[in-house]
Amino acid sequence: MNVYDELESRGMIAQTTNAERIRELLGGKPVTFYIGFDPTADSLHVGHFVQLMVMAHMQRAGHRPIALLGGGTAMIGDPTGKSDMRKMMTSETISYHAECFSKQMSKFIDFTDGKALMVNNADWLLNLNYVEFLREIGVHFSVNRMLTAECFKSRMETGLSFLEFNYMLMQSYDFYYLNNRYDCIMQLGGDDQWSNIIGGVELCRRKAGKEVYGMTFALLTTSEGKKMGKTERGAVWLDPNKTTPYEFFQYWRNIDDADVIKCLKLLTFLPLDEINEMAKAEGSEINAVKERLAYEITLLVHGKEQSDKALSAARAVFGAGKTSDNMPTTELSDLDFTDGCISVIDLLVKTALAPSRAEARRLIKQGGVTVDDKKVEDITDSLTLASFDKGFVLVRKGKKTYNKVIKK
RNA sequence: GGGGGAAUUCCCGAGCGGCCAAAGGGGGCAGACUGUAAAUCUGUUGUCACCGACUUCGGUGGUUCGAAUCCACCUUCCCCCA
Repeated sequence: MNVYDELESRGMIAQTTNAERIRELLGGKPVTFYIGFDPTADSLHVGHFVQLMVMAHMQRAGHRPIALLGGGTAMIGDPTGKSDMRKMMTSETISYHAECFSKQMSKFIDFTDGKALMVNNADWLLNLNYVEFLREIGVHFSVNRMLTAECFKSRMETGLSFLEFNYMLMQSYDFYYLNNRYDCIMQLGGDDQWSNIIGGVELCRRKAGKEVYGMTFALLTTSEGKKMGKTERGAVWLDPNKTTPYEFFQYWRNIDDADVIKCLKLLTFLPLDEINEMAKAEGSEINAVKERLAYEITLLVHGKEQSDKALSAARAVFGAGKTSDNMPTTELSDLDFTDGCISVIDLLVKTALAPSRAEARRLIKQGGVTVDDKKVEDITDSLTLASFDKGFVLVRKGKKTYNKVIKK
């Protein structure tokens, strides 16, 4: 099956410069394409995951991906979708981030034997000569056109610095450069990148007279159009040290009903037939589908062992049993006890279930705290050492947050 | 360069010199209802030794018995003119 059709039927494709031609190309000889990632943090997050899936699908179909790390463009900052200018990052941070990205990507894309390339645009952007660049590249861009581009619209009110205004030129130049150097003829990316991609496509046509292509993919948004992968504590990261496999699993397990099927299509390799079958689930049956989704994604990102663990931990907590080895655990020492007791408030703070004692008090008052399955009724309640005789005490906040406390 | 305006608790956004820990909304958290979902309703949302005390309203000083509210300077941002 043509990858184009595969991507299309999974609902991944958002826009293309020339659907027919692209489909034709992807059905033929290996094509070299690229996707850019700006290293703005020390880990990729789920928002990047769709792009990784696209790369993987394409590679499986025999095409050659170039993962472009935006070490150079990150120095500028993409204004797309940002209401404010980003903090400027030092080049040291950027290159550290780029390194983190590259490690994570290697888990999804096969970079051996030139089956995929990883490049960093810092290599060719940082040493550009300003006047020369303006004369060579800048001439091909119309400010009038750029100002009408979607990606700048949100900034027309709040202001857009000249620095960021240049982002589009940088990205366009990347495409031009990769086209010359690696015969890269296609740029893919999130749908928010459409304007930037078009910029590159046009640059290649005007400057080199070459026909190149662009294609964007559905952004990971909820049925209400909000960005997915954001939680109170920030993004959902692919780095297990930033978002534990269990948290990662739970994120998908708790996803909105309306988004499950879309996520299965976008974020797993499960065959469409199977997904369509699952789409028939109704009511509480959907829970099984969510569990599958969570399992599959965690499997891709963290591997089988971690995914199995997360699954069994989740089942243990929400099912019959009560504990699991994968539950967040806190160790107490004698110092935490006064006269052989520790108050529930202290316990909540100690386990980080509550950020402050005031918050802990509030939780108890509102009936949101359970210790060993018994609701804590009084804010002055405390536990004695004897409570730990069976090895641990299970503290629960609300319905879903647990912490296993053991006494050293 | 000239003129004008703004900076408030996670975000947006009110805030007569005392009654302001600071309206309202969003978001978060908890409770009820459920399917570890959504919607809805309720409560809560600075900290602590929590009937009381303490620290907050861009920064630094000042006026005052008393300041988020007045003054000065500084920083940042926005708007208009050039």
